[in-house]
Amino acid sequence: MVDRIDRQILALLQEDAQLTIQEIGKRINLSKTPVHERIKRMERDGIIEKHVTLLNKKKLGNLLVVFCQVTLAKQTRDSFFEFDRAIAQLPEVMECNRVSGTFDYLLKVVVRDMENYNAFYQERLSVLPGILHISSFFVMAEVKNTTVIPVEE
Amino acid sequence: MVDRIDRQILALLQEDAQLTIQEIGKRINLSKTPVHERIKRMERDGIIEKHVTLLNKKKLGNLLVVFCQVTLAKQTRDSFFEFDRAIAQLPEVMECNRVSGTFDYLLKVVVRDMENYNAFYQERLSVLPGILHISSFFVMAEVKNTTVIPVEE
DNA sequence: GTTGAAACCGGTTGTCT
DNA sequence: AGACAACCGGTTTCAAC
Repeated sequence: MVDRIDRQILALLQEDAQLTIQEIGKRINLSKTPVHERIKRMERDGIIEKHVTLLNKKKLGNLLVVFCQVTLAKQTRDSFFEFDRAIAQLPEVMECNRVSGTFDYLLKVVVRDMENYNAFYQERLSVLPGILHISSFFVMAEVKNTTVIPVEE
Repeated sequence: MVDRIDRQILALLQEDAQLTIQEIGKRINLSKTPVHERIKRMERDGIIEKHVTLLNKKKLGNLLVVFCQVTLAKQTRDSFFEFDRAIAQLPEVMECNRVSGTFDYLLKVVVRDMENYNAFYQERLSVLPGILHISSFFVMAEVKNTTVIPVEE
């Protein structure tokens, strides 16, 4: 589905989506045409999902990041479905994963400050249907945070 | 530092970095010039960090995502510093946050499959200096995963 | 902040190997 | 599948309002 050259292109684009096609070609020793074709093909196939702008949290006023472990009262299909649907609507929730282990969901939440977190917690999160328990872990330092999925060996 | 119009631009660019300046202008009722100026200013100020390409994990062969809770043997400044430096080198680690609570770090790890995770766990993670304990939680379903930081109220 | 114009550069397409 | 050339669209810069 993706060969070695595709992976090289993906590695570059994941770091910087603004690289020009010629620049990419220069780095992997290829002319514009095949680079262009490969990118278009991977966009059509959905391997390349989209191009986004990343912002600096610190410059936006040192936002508060919180991880929440959520346990539902019932581990049924409908219960999960309800929660999934509700959580997708909350802009403060940047990530939500259903996990194996001692709780059901792990959420990554971003808010402006503790006051906003309290409001989010009380008024938007804990009121969701089927929740039994929530544990919050506050991020003190962001050591690493990349969008780069390793594609090369 | 950023006004209402800046926030509108950031909201759009976070969703799609390929929007043309005129298209952005049309959506927020502004001409090319000021939109261009504001974006350039926010890039200079570092509010806009970079533009990246996001890939589809499923299309890359259904990668395995694992969250790891890591506890260090000693909670000293040097111990943290050593670990921070080491973890930044591992491409499998997409996120690493130092958190408050019953463990020190929460990691988000991406690997191809369980075999690769085992190798990563044994040969690359558990050998890091100062580690006392690691707990792994496997992601069964990615409910939500966005890079969009909420900037509008 | 708006409008309009001009230069430049990269994406895009077609053709050839 | 890759190289080359020509076209077109958007960015970028400028001037004037």
